[in-house]
Amino acid sequence: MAYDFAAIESKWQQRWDEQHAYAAPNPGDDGFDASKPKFYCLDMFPYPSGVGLHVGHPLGYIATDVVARFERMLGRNVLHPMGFDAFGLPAEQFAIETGVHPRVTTEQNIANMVRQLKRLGLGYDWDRTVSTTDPGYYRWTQWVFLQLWNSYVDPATGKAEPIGELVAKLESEKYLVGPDAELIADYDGLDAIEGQPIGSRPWSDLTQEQRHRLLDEYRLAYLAEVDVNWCPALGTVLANEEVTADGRSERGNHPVFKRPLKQWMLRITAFADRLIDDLDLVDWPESIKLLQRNWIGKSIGAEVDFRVTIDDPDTHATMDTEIRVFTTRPDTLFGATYMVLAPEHPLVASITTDEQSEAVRAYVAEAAKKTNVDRQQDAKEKTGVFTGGYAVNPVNDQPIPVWVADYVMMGYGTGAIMAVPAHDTRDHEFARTFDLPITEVIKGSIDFRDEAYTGEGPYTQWAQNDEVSLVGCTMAKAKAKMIDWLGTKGLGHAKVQYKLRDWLFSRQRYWGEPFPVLHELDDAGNPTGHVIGVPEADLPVELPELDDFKPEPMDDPDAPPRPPLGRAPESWRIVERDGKRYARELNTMPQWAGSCWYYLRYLDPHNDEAMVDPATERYWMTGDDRRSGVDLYVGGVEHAVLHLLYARFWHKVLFDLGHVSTPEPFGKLFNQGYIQAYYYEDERGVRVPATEVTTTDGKPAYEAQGTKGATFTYEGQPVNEKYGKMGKSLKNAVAPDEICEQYGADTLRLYEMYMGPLDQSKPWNPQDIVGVHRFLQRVWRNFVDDEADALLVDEHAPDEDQLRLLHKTIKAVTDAMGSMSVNVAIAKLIEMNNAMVAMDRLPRALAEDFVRMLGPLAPHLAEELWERLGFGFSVTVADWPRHDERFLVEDTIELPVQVNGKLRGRVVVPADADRAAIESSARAAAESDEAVAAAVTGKSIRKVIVVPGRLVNLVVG
RNA sequence: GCCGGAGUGGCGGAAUUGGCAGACGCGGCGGAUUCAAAAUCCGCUGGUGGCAACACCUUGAGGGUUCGAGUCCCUCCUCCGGCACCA
Repeated sequence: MAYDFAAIESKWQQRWDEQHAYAAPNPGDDGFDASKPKFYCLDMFPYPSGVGLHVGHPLGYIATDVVARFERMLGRNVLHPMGFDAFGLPAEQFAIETGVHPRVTTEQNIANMVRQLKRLGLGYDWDRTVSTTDPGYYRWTQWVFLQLWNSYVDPATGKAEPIGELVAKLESEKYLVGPDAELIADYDGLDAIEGQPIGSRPWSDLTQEQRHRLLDEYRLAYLAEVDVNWCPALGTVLANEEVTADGRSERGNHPVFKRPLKQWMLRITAFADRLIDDLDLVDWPESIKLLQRNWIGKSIGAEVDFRVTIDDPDTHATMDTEIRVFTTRPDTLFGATYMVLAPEHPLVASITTDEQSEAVRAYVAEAAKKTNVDRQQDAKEKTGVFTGGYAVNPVNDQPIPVWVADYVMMGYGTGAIMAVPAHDTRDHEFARTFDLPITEVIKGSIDFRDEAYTGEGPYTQWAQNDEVSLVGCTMAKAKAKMIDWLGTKGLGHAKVQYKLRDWLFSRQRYWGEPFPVLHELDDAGNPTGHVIGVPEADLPVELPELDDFKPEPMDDPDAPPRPPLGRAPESWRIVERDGKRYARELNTMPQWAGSCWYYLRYLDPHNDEAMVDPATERYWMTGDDRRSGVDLYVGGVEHAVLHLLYARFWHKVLFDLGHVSTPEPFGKLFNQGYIQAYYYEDERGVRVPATEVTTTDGKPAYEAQGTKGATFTYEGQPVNEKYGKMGKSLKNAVAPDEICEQYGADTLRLYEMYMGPLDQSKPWNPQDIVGVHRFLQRVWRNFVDDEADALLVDEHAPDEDQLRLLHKTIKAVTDAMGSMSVNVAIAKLIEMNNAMVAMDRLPRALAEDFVRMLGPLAPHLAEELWERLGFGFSVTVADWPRHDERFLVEDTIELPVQVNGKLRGRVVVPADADRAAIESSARAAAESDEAVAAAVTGKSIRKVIVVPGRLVNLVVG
């Protein structure tokens, strides 16, 4: 019997299952050891898709499994759970394809994935698994939603508080209500009549209806009529994050249109600053932090009002109004020579003169027809039309023309800009296209007539008026000076602007969490516009059973959405409460809802009383000597601005409300790379199954993949080789089951870890798998005499060299594992094993520690050898070996001797030799060593560089 | 266009952060074993020149700093990812 991986692996997988080997007790549970520090190791949980896993999926899972096992052996309480993000489009799509209810297919898919994961020997605590579609789970998703709905962000503290606090502050008149529903706390400095700021009112003056609406203005979850991304083909709206740059749905690649719809929104923008600032608290890749910062897109600048004369649309009387713009460059205000309104800007119609009205109307209509896609594609050429109207530049009283152009977006800032062609590239392009004046207010290194100068520089004579001058200022100073001046004149003020929008939170889908809210109906059965939350005791609001759960795709982008829950029985849709009738919300939550907080439910998954027990949460999410939150979170970069931003937002709300104890959920984030693979396309560009492609001379494709000049065929036809992320769509997926069948799970694990650095993408190469498989076989043969079924391990003490080998390896492997350089750790173990081949019987000390180190990487083989070494269950709870420095020091070392930086020879010196000793032996070598002597002959040694322990360099000349 | 990241043998990748470039694995070549093959074991394997010892070259290209550069600095090229008229 050789190394029978199939028997060994199923034996140990069964044992781990039966013994709950990876169950992590909570504080207070049996077997909980409070003396150990915690380690919370988390994977981004998968969608249980119907096709199961390919070998790319478990890359991150294997990595966390290795780390989790390593940390456990180092003596930590390790929590390593796994669950399923089963709501949402993929699961529903799969269910639609197969015609089976998503609950059924989801359960099947989960079962299949659990089987696949267990087969890889992944040490998850399966007692803690969750599925977002389980009513026992989404009950708490709905509960978190109610927390959001019942909270607001207090403008004074920037923190979420229960909405009741706001009511209390309004009742006690700590806040008054301003004309735009703003909360006014500071009475001083405001013009006031009889002690009340003008236009503001106390809470007591508001009607019931007004109070209701005011609170809705502040809730973190609110209904609003907003321009949404409507995807008729999917029959649903999408979040900004779910729409690609070219204006199509990320899923399915269907066109997306902007249209106003009343939808649930989450007020993530209230957390924009904290979402930026708190990135400093976490250990994440800088690139991901940057992506989030860019996505939030904070710009500091000013809002400025430009006076303009318009025709009142009702009375046709001429009147003055203002166009408000946002700018990051108030210092260039003197150079504003025209203005631009977005085509959707409300003032466009009234500002347009009669002569221009035809042209403007045509332009606006044209712009409205364009989808995001068109607007993107047309971005290269500037278009626009003059309104005929003029505004007044407030700094120099110059009349400036007002244009309409689609390079200004209604969705950002105020939908209007002041154009400074001398110092803004887009404005410059536009000014050149339409021959508009360009005024240089900063002297740059380039001619302002050719190109906009956006850098720092001296302000020109134009940058001043009678009251304020920017001449001689730095840019920062100039900005501050202008904002100051605008403020005193009542023309503008400092303003912070974000790209981040509030999060569109409803979908016209069946397979999602129902909203725990009710819409009040009047006697005629029409909604009154009032919403109440479902009491916590009545949660969950379960999804009704529907025979037809399909969304309704629509050809007409203007047709109203028809959510599938509208087809639920009236008994579900209509609720009576306190003699009033209410309609349930028919939209469902988006896919991201369940994944925003799942890491908290793992901590206490069976708790019926609370989302998570507070003491349990505190233990796993805080550690006195460790970073707060999850200790290691591993997943793909694709979630950089979706899941990772949403989850941080929810976490902060829960933090403010006192439900969690850390400001950030994920202390350390690691992005694994993708497994890439070659794929093949025929002449029409159609992808063909990669496994069936051969080289032109009939060899398997992988033997020549990536080689220059190689040619490939599929069914006799030539195909082109390409390279991309492994997956179904490229027809280059490899199933882990196949590899487990052929080589075993340990081999697959080891191969994926050995491919290269975890954070890099790298190609799947079937040829390389045999390398690590041979290593495991060699380990087996080193340890076990198959003939005699006996262990080749003796009790004899290891000699000096063997100890040196052992401790050198322990140090190297421990260091490598600690820095997640698993590929290097494996290389060191291979080296040690190769050295052990020469020993005919292994000294026990080496054998034991080798098996310990193998444990996290190849747990099945390690368990088997551990048992044969006579230990009890299991190597997963064995101690990680520690190296002993004494065995690392050598008596003598060989130092390279360089001459002018080139290696010429070597000298052997005592390990503790000092500089002088090393120098003199190097000088001696310059006489005795042929190569060194040859290099220095005829020259004199000018200088000797000695780096003790590393090398010596003779500088000659 | 802007912002990130990366370029090391035929391939995947090492290199204690400025100190022996190419660890380890794959592939290739040669040998042992075998009737033969698989498996296994041993040896060689960056390039060029040379019978050879050896010499020279070599970390995308070019320049610089340094006794010494894959590593630091400047310029450029290529690939990958993100954002994209964000005022």
